[in-house]
Amino acid sequence: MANRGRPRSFDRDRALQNLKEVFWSKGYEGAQLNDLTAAAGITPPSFYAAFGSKEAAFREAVDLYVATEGSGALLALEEGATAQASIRAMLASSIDTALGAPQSGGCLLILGAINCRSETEPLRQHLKSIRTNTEKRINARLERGVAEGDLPRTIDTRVLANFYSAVMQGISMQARDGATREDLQALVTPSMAALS
Amino acid sequence: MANRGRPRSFDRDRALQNLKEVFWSKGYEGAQLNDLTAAAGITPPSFYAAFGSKEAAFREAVDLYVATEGSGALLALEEGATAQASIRAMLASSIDTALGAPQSGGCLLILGAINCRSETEPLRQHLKSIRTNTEKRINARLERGVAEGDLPRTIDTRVLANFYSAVMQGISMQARDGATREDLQALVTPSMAALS
DNA sequence: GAAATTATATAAATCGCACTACAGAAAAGG
DNA sequence: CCTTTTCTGTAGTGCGATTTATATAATTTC
Repeated sequence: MANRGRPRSFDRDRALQNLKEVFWSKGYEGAQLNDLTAAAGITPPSFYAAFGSKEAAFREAVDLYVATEGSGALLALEEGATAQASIRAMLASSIDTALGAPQSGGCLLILGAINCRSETEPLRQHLKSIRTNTEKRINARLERGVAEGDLPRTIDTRVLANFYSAVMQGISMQARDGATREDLQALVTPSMAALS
Repeated sequence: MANRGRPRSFDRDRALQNLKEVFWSKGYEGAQLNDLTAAAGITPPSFYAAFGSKEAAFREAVDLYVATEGSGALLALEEGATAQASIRAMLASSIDTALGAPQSGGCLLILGAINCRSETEPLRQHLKSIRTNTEKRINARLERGVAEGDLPRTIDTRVLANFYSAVMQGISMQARDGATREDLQALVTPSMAALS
């Protein structure tokens, strides 16, 4: 019952990678089916047979992004010896990701759906929940830093997690506006002042 | 030769204000003509007779925004006694504006056109040039602060102007995600750490 | 008052875009 | 081989959104 019927003539995984790149550089609504099918090298019927709909394809692309590019910043968070080092590494990773975008820079999870039509609102909420989760991870790392003595007990970890979340959003916006690596890296030092 | 023909049955200035609010809360592409004509209380032909096209209406709405809501942050920049006070006032004003958005929060100049179709790219560039100008104003204020002894000569005003620009973009993104006034105001203190 | 000019309303044209019949092709199962 | 199943390519369909004919109404100018 497994391999019945005509086999698919393209590599679905590679096609999904290409879809992810298009969504990443243009956002959900900015990516039109022409762009998607052209990037994947397939025709519309093949697209729909393989991915169901534009929205379903976007969700899959987001999952893939979270598992690849998106994981860098979170991994960096866990690796630093101190909370400060972890946050710094997270920002560095975030900059790498933002500059690694195919054409226009920035993070798919931040820029993928911002000013969308009402019918796209569920996708926006989905991305928002992922961002909220990231913020919780930052908060947890800061709390650990307090527990381990890296940071004073007087700080408000919630606020600072929110702050670094905002900084990463700012980084994405600037990357989308064409900022260079030097431009973005220069933002790290002033951002870290909040933890000193 | 002035007032020939049937007079307009609505107040163009007030209609433009309403258009501005729709563009502000939904962005250029998120705002559809239905929303615009409904908000202005006019029919499509009247809209086109008065404003020319959706794009032209957006540009006028942006001009109006720059002259009203958008001017607050820049005015605040000039009023502080020290550079630090000016930046703090700018952020406070920016938060006020972001929360003053009709429905979903944030700044029209930051959120109005981000992930747009290629045909909307000129509008995105237009907003970007306004943002660049804001950044120059911030830089000028910081340079003045250095000249007046508020800030040490060792700082890089360009980088810090870029940083506060990114912070304001982050504030807009968080406002769009539903942040409260307390949430946004809490971001000011960590942001100001870069100038201490 | 008649002519010229400009706005309004209804209604539709135009057009881009997500999505899909339909017929043909390539495999597995019998 | 014949049937069944699933994919592919061409060529559209349908829908929504921006934009415009066309006729009519309200003013100014002569």
